[in-house]
Amino acid sequence: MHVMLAQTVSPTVTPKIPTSSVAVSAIRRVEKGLHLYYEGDGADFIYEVVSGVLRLERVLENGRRQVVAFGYPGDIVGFPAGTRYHTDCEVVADAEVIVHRRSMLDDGRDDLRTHRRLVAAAMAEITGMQDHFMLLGRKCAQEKLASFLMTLARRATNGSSSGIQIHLPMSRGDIADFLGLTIETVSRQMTRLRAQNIVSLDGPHLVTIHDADSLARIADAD
Amino acid sequence: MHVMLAQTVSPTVTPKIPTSSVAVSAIRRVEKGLHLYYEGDGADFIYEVVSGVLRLERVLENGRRQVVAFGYPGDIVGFPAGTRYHTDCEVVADAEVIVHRRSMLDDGRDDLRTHRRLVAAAMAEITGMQDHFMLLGRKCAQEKLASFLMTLARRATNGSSSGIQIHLPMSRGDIADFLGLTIETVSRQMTRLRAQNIVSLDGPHLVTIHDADSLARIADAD
DNA sequence: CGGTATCTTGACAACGATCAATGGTGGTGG
DNA sequence: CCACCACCATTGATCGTTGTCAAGATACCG
Repeated sequence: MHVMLAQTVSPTVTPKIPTSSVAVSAIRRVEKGLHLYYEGDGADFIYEVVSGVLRLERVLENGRRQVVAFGYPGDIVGFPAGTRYHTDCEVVADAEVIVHRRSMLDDGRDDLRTHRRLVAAAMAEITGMQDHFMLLGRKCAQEKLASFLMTLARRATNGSSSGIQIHLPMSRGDIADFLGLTIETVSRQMTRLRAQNIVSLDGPHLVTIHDADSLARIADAD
Repeated sequence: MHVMLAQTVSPTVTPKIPTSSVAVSAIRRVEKGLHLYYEGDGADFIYEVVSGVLRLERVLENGRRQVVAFGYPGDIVGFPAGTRYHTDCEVVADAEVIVHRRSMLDDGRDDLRTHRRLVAAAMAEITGMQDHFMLLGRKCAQEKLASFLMTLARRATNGSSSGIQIHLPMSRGDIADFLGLTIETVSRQMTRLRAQNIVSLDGPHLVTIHDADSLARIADAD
């Protein structure tokens, strides 16, 4: 079924690298285009993003695709459905990930701190997904794109500020399939934000936010 | 902010009731219209649905609402965002819930079995939400309603079968806000399914599925 | 039995999808 | 180093599904 399965990483090849406070299972560099896992694979590992960007997606037989999430530094991906993964996971921008064993989720016997961090990450994941429901079900195209950009902007800078640049390593198609839109609509809405002088583009993958207040106002749809 | 906060249940009033294998914190009967909690409340408890139906929702200031999930028997609701709830939770059909302390999520010290069940439920929740993303972002109105009915039908009967009746305790508005549609569109699609002799209605809240195969085919959109 | 909520149905408008063409960018080989 | 090519993004024109507004029918509750 998954033709490229052979390319899936074997996380154990990298030796264990202990860090400051937590006993880390392993760290692994993965490059753009590689799949960390496919839907249906045995979910032996949970990945903590250190750098780079991942893309989690589900694909229907008829080709329709939904990007479930982008994995940015600090995010944890690979939460299992039973013993299997329930999405595909592809590297969108060269990344480093910490590889945890799935059994870390069962209990804190080996490493209570990590166990709790994973459980907390799962709670945060649920919270974030609930917000994304609102976006998918109840926001119009312009609000969707504005929300997306604001979310990325807030992750990049702790204090919200205009004038910041954000890099979009993913394609327009990825963004469209994340927001429940088409490529064309994403492109048009981006053009519209540009026409309003809220953002400017330096190539399709580099966005400068000039008016974060307006962007936030559009995103939250007052 | 939450005017009706006084109506929120205090789960501790019911004495502890131990069951077969698990040390249960408490069981509580709650009736239709009651709110188990509101967004922003301190998330001291996690609820396991035994009977009845709950509704989890988020509301935007401008009144737009997204129903995040319906809680059916076996479901676990109230996963916290930090120390607070991130949705409102209202009882849609008189229910019994088992009340677990939130600290059950932290580790398995007191009750490993329950801790693991809660973590497993969180994983199942994430999986289910990923499926719902596909519905919200990539399915048309007819597919959305068919998916919704099929999901309920599958929960009601283990073996998929035509001819089963399903009770919809929630309003059309609840369904609409769950599927990212309007009341009118839900109603029209229901009428369409009726016209195709796939379902029949006996009042707005009682649906009989006559042709589960067709319904499933529409839902999965081949 | 009556009143009110909710649900259904209808007419119309609008937003986003689709189809199609153009423009831009990055990579490769001459 | 430049030219070509393939892929991706943008723009334009049109269509269709769903939302909106409005009226009528049905169900629910006192």
